Amino acid sequence: MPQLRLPDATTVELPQGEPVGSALPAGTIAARIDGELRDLSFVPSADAAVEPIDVGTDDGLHVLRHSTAHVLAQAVCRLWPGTKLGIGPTIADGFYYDLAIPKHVSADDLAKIEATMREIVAEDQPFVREDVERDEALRRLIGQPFKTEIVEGLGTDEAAGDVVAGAQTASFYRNDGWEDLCLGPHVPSSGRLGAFTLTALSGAYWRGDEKNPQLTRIYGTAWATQEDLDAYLQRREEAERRDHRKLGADLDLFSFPEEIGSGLAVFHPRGGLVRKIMEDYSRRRHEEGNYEFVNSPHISKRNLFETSGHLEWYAEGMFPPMELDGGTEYYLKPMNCPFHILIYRARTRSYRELPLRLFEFGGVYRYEKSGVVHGLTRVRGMTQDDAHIFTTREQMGEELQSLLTFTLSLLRDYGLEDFYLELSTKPEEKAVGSDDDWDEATEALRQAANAMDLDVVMDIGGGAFYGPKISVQARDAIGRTWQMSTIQLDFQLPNRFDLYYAGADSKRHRPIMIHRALFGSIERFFAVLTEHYAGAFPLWLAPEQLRLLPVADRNVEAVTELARTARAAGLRVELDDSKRSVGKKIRDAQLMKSPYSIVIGDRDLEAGTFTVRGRDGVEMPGLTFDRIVTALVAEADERSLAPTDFTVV
RNA sequence: GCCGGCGUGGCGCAGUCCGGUAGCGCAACCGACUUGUAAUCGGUAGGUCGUCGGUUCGAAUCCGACCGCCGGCUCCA
Repeated sequence: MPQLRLPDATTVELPQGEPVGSALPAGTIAARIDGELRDLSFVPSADAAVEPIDVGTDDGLHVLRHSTAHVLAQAVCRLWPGTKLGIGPTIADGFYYDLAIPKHVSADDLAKIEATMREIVAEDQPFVREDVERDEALRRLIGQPFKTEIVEGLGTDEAAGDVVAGAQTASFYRNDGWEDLCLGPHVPSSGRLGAFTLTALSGAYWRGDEKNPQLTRIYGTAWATQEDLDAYLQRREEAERRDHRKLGADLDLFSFPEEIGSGLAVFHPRGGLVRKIMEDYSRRRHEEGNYEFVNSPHISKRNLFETSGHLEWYAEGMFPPMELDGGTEYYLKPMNCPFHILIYRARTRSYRELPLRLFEFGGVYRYEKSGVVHGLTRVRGMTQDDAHIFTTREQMGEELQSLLTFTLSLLRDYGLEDFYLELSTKPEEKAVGSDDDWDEATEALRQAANAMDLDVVMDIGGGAFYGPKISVQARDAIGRTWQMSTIQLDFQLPNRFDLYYAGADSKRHRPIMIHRALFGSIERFFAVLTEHYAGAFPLWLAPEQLRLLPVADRNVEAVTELARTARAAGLRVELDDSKRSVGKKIRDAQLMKSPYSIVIGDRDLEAGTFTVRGRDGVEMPGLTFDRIVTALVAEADERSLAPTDFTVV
């Protein structure tokens, strides 16, 4: 069993395996001390319980990636002396380092940088840690403006990057004459990095502020073993294969004609059909949930958005106004809430009507900055499945809980199964309303969230200006998380619009408003489902459910009759009567991800039984057409996620 | 908006570095074949090379601006 000598000469036995710090050539090792991740060179006494970090754990990977980031920065400095260092933290699957490089670095340079990194790995340079006082740190950092700024923030709340708030000393890591301000910990030497590769290059503002200079950010990924790295790269390929923008074109679902403008989509017949099915089912569920259906226009006079506060807070996110002859300004609506509020206010409301739930597939327009539009997930024109619920304070808690239950039930019907909740609290600067209101609203949301038996994570300061919110996060088929529904509690807009209802005491009371969108936007939800299913929509959502492929021209008439039968049963059927080979027709059906296809020739028509081919390529012979139709109708009606198994039907 | 990359028929690409007036595959259309579970063969048509301007005898190619797309940053009511 390997042993480790601590600075005070105590000997610690190490566990089996190959932890990051299983050897200690130069006094630094990543270790967990009494549960906290630290450097062994700082162990104050032998009393502390020491547990070396294993690269198989999150902490171990963190250490590994951070050390790889250091080697990256060292390599860039070696290639281009005069490089100024920013920060180099770890991220979900790897790391990055922000650098001001005295050369225009392009993607071609990544290979060169990586080669230099491998040189440094081969040199197996020990990482040596040193703690110094603030003045000494500043002296060492002459010529490094960004690191200097970090040290100047020592001991203040402004601490950033590699420095902990409140610290009075700075730590450096040195190897082979190159050193960097860094909190650590690190692997013992540069030869102990795992499998890594550089992945991307981009610009990033110093400290994330667009007023600051922009640095070059180099991204990489690092893993304990080559197998892990390969698996990660494969996951990335899989995500690329599922990209809804590619599938949208390949499957003829939607497009973004340049003539219309950035972030403005058109849905083609097949995409439009999927969308219609999504909407129809949502409508049905909302009807059952006692929502009232309303409609509102896409534009409004300026005054409405002044009252609502949107112009005050989000003018830069709205399309510029259209000015009419009389000087009146009209805006495209960025939200539906003010319209629903006016519907509420159209007459005096009684407590007997509450909760009043107003629902609309509302088209909204937001002027997203040019660099942020992205496929269907971030657009400038979208349709929200938006509802505003007006309740009394007393009803609020119960309504929130049943709303969350409704939300999760609906999302599950679309095939999403793995959720957690995020609770967003009052934003520090952009907020209206009293602290008491915020506290009460946040508490009501917290209670509803906690009743759901799901993980709840806090998002401090992430709420809207008028109230806190819960968002439902869903994990898709390959484990990525997407923000789906948002539920926002609002005490402010009822005040701004002077809403009230007549209570049982025949006095006026102020209602509470709940804003909620379950899909978020239909466009975005469409994108998420497309990626979740990799374009292979379950039968109930598929634009085409069954494709019939006649073998020869003389079969077309009989197959047309079969198609009529299947359509009469409610199935969406395509008939490929093109004059192409059977192999080609099958290939086409497969590429369009048609759930089921049937090749139909003389043999089948004479026998009266058919072979169904699933989009997974599995064939199921000897079935009557009636049986196939009945099974598919059942699969679609159940919104089944699993394809029909004809052997057990 | 910022940094970097990119824009050639519906789609995927070559040609751009070293200016000399566009080429391939798939798709489409026409014809032959009448086909049995992932691509039959032959032919035809389709592009003012994102847009505008500049340099030049001559621009897809060089320069500038704008539009759009991609990867990030910032933002996301």
